[in-house]
Amino acid sequence: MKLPVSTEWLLHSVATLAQLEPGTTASAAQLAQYYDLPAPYLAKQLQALVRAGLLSATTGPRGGFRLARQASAITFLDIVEAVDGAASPYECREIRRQGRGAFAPEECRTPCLIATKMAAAHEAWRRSLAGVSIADLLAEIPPSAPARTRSRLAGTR
Amino acid sequence: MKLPVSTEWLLHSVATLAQLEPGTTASAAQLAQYYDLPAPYLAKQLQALVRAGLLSATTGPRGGFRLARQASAITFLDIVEAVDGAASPYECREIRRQGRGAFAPEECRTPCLIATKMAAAHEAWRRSLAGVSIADLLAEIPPSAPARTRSRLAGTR
DNA sequence: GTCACTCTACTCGGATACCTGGTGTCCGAGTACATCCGG
DNA sequence: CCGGATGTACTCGGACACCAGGTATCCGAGTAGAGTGAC
Repeated sequence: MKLPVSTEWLLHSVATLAQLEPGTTASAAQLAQYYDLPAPYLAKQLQALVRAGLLSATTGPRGGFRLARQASAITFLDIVEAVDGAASPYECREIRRQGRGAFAPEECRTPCLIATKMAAAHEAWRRSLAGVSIADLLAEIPPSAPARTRSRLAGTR
Repeated sequence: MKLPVSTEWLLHSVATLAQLEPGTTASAAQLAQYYDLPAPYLAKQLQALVRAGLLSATTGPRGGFRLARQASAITFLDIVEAVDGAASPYECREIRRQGRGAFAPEECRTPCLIATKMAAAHEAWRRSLAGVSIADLLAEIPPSAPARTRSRLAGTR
């Protein structure tokens, strides 16, 4: 069970974008240099966040990415599920209905107990991630950080 | 983020083994036929549970697998981490220290905030799984089920 | 009848190929800005 | 000096190879039990 490495990149990138002044953008190349990441692949993954409606992208000079909604309305769960999908890591294939020990259809009215327990754990995980927004994250960093971030981002432009 | 398919097999297999009468065993071939699974691969995965100390295996005729400890002392988390490892799905590679926006070592005294949030979610997931034992699972099935399971398992022997 | 030995058949255990999905890269389409020219 | 058209450079967006890890399989080592023969 592994999340893509790009999950870390995107969480940090979104946190960085949230520190921009409203109306400004940062390009994929800027973000890539800021974290020393492969620019093309980062760009590809940022597109996933655009498709999910978390970011909006503008092309052309001075273009780039910016948050599509307020930082308080973007949770960790939104980002993780945008890049990795919302499927549960545990997939019940109903093996209880197969083989010599197969249960009859009428015995499977209630969902598989094991799948239920695994789903509960996944839900606990999702709830924990949904409880943290990007705004919550920014509230925990020093007040001087955003200015520094903007300054270092602009270095390349 | 996907758990191996064999996770489902092993959870069901352990639940099945827990329904055996004390002192008896079930072979990998029996379990494979019981659920219509590829026997060699199931055997390989059962070994992972043996290495983790959850099952004990005996070779030779009438050999097979049995629980290495009481069903109440085997949790879902034990099984999942035995087959998939205990590592968190989110791996912090400290990208905050790289690139143009790199933080100095003395600024990284506190752990990465993002990694902290992700670790909390993983801990919530682990706690949920650790709260369910195989004994808890068996307490929710009909009292007649174990006899039926033993009967159908023995069919091949 | 009892004991020891042998033999068999069955079990686990680890080493070996295959294939899906994340990783990494590239080039093309589109657009906002700056420039240049004419009025 | 001002307006418009043009060109340019920069941006995102999607399509194409590469490689690790789970999936699937096989054969070999070891052992418990049954059978057999001698005493």
